[in-house]
Amino acid sequence: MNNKQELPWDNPRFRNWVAVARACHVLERTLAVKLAPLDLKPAQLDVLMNLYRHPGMSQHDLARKLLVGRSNITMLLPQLEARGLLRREGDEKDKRILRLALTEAGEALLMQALKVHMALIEKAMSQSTPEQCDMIGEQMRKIYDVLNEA
Amino acid sequence: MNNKQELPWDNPRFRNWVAVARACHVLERTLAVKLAPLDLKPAQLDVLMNLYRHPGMSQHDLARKLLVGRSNITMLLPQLEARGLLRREGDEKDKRILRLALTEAGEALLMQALKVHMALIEKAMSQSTPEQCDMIGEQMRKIYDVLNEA
DNA sequence: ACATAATAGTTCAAAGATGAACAATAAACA
DNA sequence: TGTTTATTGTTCATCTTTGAACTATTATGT
Repeated sequence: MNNKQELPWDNPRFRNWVAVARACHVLERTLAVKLAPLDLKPAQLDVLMNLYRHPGMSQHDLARKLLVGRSNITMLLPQLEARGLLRREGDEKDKRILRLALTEAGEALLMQALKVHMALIEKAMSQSTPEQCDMIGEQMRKIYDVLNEA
Repeated sequence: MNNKQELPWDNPRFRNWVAVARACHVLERTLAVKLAPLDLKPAQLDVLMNLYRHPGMSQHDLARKLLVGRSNITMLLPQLEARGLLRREGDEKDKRILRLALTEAGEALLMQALKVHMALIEKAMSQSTPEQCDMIGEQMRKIYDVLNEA
């Protein structure tokens, strides 16, 4: 009998997940480099993307979407607001809430950044067939759900 | 004709990659919580894992494996060394290089942490068939290669 | 051999992220 | 209504991560 537990590296699930994490990491780093000319960081792009898709969302909602603390949002937004990329307006009914929305400039910059992001993802995912790609997305959404509930 | 570019959210590759990134993010956060009782952070676990698999590697090699800067390693190692989890010994032939290796205590703690890590990955990946899981790993390794060369 | 390049690791200042404590506001409920 | 509890956003101290500049050492090229 073995007095050592089975090593994770012998486990396909482990090895394959490590590959996922590494791919994510390297894509994020590459994105940071490619976004530098726009003076935008990945975290800031995430903000702009979410505000484009969900205009009027609160900082709390944004933090939850980005899987990040509220204080992080508080630190992140003033930079973007000062650059005129987004607006923060107090909610009429609930004075605690600040409603967020992109400005024209913010939307314009987002479109530029999305070209960069899109090109990078195309480059990365172009090696998978559409079926493989969809399957990957499907599995990943399951993982997200399972880890976020329990 | 459209005066707007095709929106990335209409593109399956984009949406599916976003799912990958989100799954990675939430798994990393969950791992951080589960490792807390061992007083270990994900980044530190990465160090221990790499030293276990590649004993004698240099700090430079470790930084490249982890996709982080060399200075990050310099800041990270003394904590682990002070806890008696690893050793740093100067290379005989090349006096610039420090060779890294786990101690017994480091290996013991790694084994505990791996149980936690493994359980989390099992939970996440258990929803995929072995074939799906292998395919995901395969595609992710391709992505890593493509982004790291060019 | 000698000058120049490259490499390994460190230092340091700046930027980012985190969580606990806090103020203002709203909701729940007695 | 009045009191308690929850929620939103901010502040602040702390920890991480990063990249540029630096030292020491080795490699390269003439």
